[in-house]
Amino acid sequence: MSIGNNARLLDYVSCERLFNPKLEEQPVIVLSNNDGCTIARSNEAKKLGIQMGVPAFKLRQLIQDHNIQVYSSNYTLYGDLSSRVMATLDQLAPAVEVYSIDEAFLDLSTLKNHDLSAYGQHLRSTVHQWTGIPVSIGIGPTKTLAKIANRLAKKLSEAEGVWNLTNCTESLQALASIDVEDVWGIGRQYAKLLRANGMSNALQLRDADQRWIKQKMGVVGLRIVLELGGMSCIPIELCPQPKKMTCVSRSFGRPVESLAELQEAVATYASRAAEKLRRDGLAAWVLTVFVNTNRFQDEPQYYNCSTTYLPVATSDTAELLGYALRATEAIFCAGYRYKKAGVLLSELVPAQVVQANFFDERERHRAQKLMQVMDQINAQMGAQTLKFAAAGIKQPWQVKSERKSKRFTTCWSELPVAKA
DNA sequence: TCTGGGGTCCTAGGACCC
DNA sequence: TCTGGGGTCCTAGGACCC
Repeated sequence: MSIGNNARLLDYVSCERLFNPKLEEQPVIVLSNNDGCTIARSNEAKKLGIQMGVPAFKLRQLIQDHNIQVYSSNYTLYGDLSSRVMATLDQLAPAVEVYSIDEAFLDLSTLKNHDLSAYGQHLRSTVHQWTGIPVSIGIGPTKTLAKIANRLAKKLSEAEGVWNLTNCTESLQALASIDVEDVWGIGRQYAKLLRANGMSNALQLRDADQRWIKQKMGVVGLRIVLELGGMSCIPIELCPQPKKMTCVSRSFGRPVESLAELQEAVATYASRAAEKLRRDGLAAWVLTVFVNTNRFQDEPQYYNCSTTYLPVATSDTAELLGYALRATEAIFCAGYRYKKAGVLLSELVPAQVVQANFFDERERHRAQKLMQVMDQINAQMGAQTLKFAAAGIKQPWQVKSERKSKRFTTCWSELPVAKA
């Protein structure tokens, strides 16, 4: 039996509170990029009825009335705290799959004879002591059940925070208490289908007719049902799979109408995408640029993309920039108010195995060295210290991020100050 | 005025092969 | 009545995740 132990490692509000204790017991929300939607809420904010994903502008009155503390998302901070928590788990647990910035699965199958609930408590208190981050832990015989246990754990009081679903008799009740759309893998469409067919909670889904599920929801649906029944179908993956594509895209802080500004933005995203490739030791064969207007506005709409197959797979910013700028020009259409653009790099391969094209005349070795130096400087002096002029200086289209906390743990000039 | 960003997996259908 | 059978590769689109 493999025991998945799913930990919701940090929520963004906890990260903000860690460096700003005044936020304890206050309603706090964290907004998505561009200060768009709500992506994290403190319990106090939930009690005020704030839903996940609600656009911030719809909350203005509520924010004012209840003095809700609002933060722009600070991924530099959250990412750093996340890696501290993951490092702690690595020391304490037999095997860890880092599932996302805020979740991990632990393989506890080697601890069969232990008291798993007590082990969970030990994990929790150690992580809290070492990193200051409160985590909730769900334990179950499959990943899907561990996720459900985690959801139940989150509702517990601060003092508890661990839910163990390995005991069969209790789990019936627990499963019946979980809405079907809250099961991992059941999104809006499947939830609608299931509810229309009389299945509204996790227990009913577990006991569904498997042939019907397979027919309507494919093998993905069948796996969910089996996992709910305790049969593990989604293994723990200890080595991260190599990425197949990488994408950098952003909504603009304000509409963009000129080709020059659009190209600045695309150049910025292409540079960032190239950095990601180099960080992962990858190179791309294919580059796609896309642009679109604001679908929420009642105005002329436009979407287009342009895909370039590169002569040789590359992670060289200068080279990718050239193709990206040309692609942008090709799809730019005057007279529209652009809201978003993005750069997608695909057909990724390990950089070392890239073979040069016989007719290729670029000086790849020199370009590589230049990129190394650039990455080093930006790592030491801060992102975008050194960048290509094509990315622009003032960047008036930049995303909004008006209420961001400081980079307390990753930037010397923004360290928290202790008062005597 | 104001509505996120970055991913993966699966399936169906078409083209093509012997 | 009955229209070959089996395979691969590619793509677009759908669904989901955090």
